[in-house]
Amino acid sequence: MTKNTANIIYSDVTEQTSRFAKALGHPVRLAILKYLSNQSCCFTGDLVDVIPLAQSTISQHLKELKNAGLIVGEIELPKIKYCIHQENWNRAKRLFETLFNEDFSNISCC
Amino acid sequence: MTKNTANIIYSDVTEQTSRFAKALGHPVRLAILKYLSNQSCCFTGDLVDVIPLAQSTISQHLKELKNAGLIVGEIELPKIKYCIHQENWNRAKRLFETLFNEDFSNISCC
DNA sequence: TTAATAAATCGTATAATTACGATACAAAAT
DNA sequence: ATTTTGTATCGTAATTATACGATTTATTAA
Repeated sequence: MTKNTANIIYSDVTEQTSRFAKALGHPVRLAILKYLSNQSCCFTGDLVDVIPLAQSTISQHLKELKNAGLIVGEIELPKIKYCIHQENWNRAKRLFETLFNEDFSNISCC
Repeated sequence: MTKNTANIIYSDVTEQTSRFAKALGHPVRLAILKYLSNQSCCFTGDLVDVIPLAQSTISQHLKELKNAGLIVGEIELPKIKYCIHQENWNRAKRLFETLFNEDFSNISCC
């Protein structure tokens, strides 16, 4: 029953969905996105006041959201303005819609 | 600028959304859910044939999906039948709808 | 020029995740 | 009674994530 770690290839949809989901998989990052959505953009400085974590930790979470493509940082010195990445956000929205519309409600055995 | 690790309290919605997102944040788990959705329920045995990972690894992923509440395992000896947890799946669906309907498209600065 | 501010990055510690093989266990088949 | 089958769990290794304080960098304000 030995199975290789074989670099499994997933569909782009699966890859991308899981990448987004992973980025959304931490309450601090959801809080950041929520905060961003309530501002018409915001600065990381604000986040440090709002979220009781070290600045470096928040910066790290911002980086992950950036890497996942969910936010972008525009330099607007002396601050960096973080915004939702509209296009990718909409993409994520569609991907999750697709995921949840694989309607499971017709499953009979449960 | 010292911040405590202070056990931050998040809203139930944030907690629950991040928990679901985390569970969805791995391609294998998405593949499992997809496979489950295409059967009218399935057995872990099938999954081992379909996904090139060790049985123990798949079992571990099933456990995480179970812990997140996204699937349930019904004993139907000699196998265990895994199914989507309808109620929680719908809950997840609603939570992600809520998340993505915090409409960010009115943000002007990006 | 110097100090202050915003943010990133570095180094590090700890914890969680992912994967494996081996083992255990319960029920079914032989 | 023994073997087979499906599944979980254990032990372990490697990787990734989370968090911190300290440092660095760039720019603005004094």
